[in-house]
Amino acid sequence: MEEKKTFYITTPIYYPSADLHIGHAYCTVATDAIARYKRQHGYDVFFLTGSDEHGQKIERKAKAQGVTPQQYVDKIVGGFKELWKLLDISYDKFIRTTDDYHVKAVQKIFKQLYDQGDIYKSKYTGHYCTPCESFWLDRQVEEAGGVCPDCGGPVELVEEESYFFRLSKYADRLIQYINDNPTFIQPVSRTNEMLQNFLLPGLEDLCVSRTSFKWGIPVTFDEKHVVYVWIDALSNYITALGWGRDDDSLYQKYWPADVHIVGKEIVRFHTIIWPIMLMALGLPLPKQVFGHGWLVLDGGKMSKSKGNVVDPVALCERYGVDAIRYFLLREVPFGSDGTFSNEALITRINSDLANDLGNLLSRTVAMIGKYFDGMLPAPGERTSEDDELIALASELPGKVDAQMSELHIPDALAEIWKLVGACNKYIDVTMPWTLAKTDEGKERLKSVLYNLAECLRIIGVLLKPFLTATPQKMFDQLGAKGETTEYAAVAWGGSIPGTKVEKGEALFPRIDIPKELAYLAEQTERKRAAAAAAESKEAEAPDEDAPLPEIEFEDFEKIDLRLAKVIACEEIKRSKKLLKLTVEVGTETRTVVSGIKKWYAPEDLVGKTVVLVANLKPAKLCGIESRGMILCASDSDDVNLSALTTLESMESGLKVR
RNA sequence: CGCGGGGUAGAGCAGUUGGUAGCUCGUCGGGCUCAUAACCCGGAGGUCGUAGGUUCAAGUCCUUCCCCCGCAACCA
Repeated sequence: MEEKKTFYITTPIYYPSADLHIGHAYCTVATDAIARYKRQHGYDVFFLTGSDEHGQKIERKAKAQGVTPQQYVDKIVGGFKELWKLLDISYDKFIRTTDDYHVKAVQKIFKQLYDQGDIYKSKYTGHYCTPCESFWLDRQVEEAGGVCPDCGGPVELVEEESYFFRLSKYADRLIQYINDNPTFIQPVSRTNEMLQNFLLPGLEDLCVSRTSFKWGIPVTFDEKHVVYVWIDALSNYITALGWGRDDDSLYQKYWPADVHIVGKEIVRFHTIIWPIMLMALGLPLPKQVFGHGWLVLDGGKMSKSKGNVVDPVALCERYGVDAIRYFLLREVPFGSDGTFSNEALITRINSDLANDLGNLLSRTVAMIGKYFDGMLPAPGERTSEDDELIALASELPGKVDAQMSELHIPDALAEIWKLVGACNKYIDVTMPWTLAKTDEGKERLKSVLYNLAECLRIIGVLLKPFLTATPQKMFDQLGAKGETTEYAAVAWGGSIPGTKVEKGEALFPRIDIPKELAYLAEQTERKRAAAAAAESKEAEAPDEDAPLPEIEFEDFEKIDLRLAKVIACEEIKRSKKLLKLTVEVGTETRTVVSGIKKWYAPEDLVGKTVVLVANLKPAKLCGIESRGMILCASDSDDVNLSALTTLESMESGLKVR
């Protein structure tokens, strides 16, 4: 027997710092549909998903909950698996980066790269923030304005050693690869983005270890260090297949991956860092990285306080798994974003699933029951109407293939729905209820109903990769069994006359939209209220509002606050936030950059007296050296902001104390 | 002038190499009664962001400007 073509497809490994939301579900359902589609077409598919479990954030979350990191991730990852089960995700393997084989393989990779000189140890000075227990690079602190990028507090200068990966060494080869393989990055528009933004300007070497936290894979030859996310997480795609182990048969069989499905936000890592890692290891690169768009929430970003977090579990419970799968697969266009709203969801379910497909099955099956006692009649002579319908049904598999070969899932579904629509129209044109009234008509009716049943069977077969329970429900009502429900029998004429057809429950009950929306609004309100209550109870005040620890007077004395008069001010064109101010401090003139473009036009500030932190270490912002910082009051959302000034007019240069 | 994407009917989107502006939902009207008050047909509704230009002809090519969204950079 001929060996099966293989197909290796992956989702990203998700980070268990919180439960998964609808966006993760979207990505995984899409990947699942492709995997099922390929299996249906005879490929030997390996479908990988998993979880990326290390890092500082997990360490902290676990600490906050008073459990070990392992206990913490075990719990959340359990939730991942439940969700995938609920959504009928047909993954072949679930990798956890805490799995022992993965840990060993990562260590092996790290060592190998180190031994061959692609990873080197380097020292640099950095900054440590004690409250955050975080280590920051020079650049990061500089960007944050000399304070901790996370909490905005002071940082200490420390010396830190770290391992670096020579990305730069392989940049040219990667550019070559991308140019030689125009379909490597999908959609192609992202290719340009990667080249223009990152590859062509030149790559910096990448920091691939950390000493600032422990929850990670230890570097075998230097125990202070743990492997940072890049090598730890990205390598999962080969370690899951057993790369570097005695038995690497899966790796031999499936690598290189046919496609990595990833969100557009991580295309960069998968098309730059990951390929370069593989090059350094001397391994083949994945054939394609597909960056899908996002499911954007209608009413702004999801947040607990708004009560609009979209929980896939709740949706599945209310509308059914296939309805949710269908919506996700149909609503987000290839390569760009789609919108999620309750209304869009319900409308989709009603019009496509209930009205078009469900009702088509219902009326077809009902008529076969009514006019032929539930026995599928044999077709007679074909009319031109029949020919048209049959042609459409016969061409459909090819059309679906054409779309799926480009991973255009929504378009593939749209093709299938064209046949659904054609069937509904066919009923209208042939008027079975009229045919049933005469003997002659009844002969004709046999063909009509057979053709409809046959279309529905084909639709069911083609729908199998996308909807997991619905096709079987259709087959049950149509009486289709065994081989006739397989893809091999997708060609016209597979339905067997004489089959017992039996009406069943509605495939997708129609939803009363106004009622449902009212119900959902109420739910949202309830969640919002609950979140608000929880928030006030927990007193889990945002960092910013939390009172800072007491300081000594001498600490305060370290800050040299001065009045400064703005004598000139201009926008920094290349920045969205920054204004460049020229201020007079007594006899001195200096340049200060401030991120207040959003609130002030340059002319608003000229002539005003503001409060300046005069002895703040200078920092470069957008290439301009800023000497000092203007004090402003603002609320936590930065909706309102006001620069500080004095009640009476005062000379510049005066000390503020 | 950082990179990229986008601005087309009330909403969400298509519009290939320039040649009478389409689809889905909604809306209005009609038809049908097999069906999940579903289905089918038709109408209304767009100066295709703006201002110019090329052309016999531009949503489609070129240029100006204005908005929106990602990414990058940055709220000292």
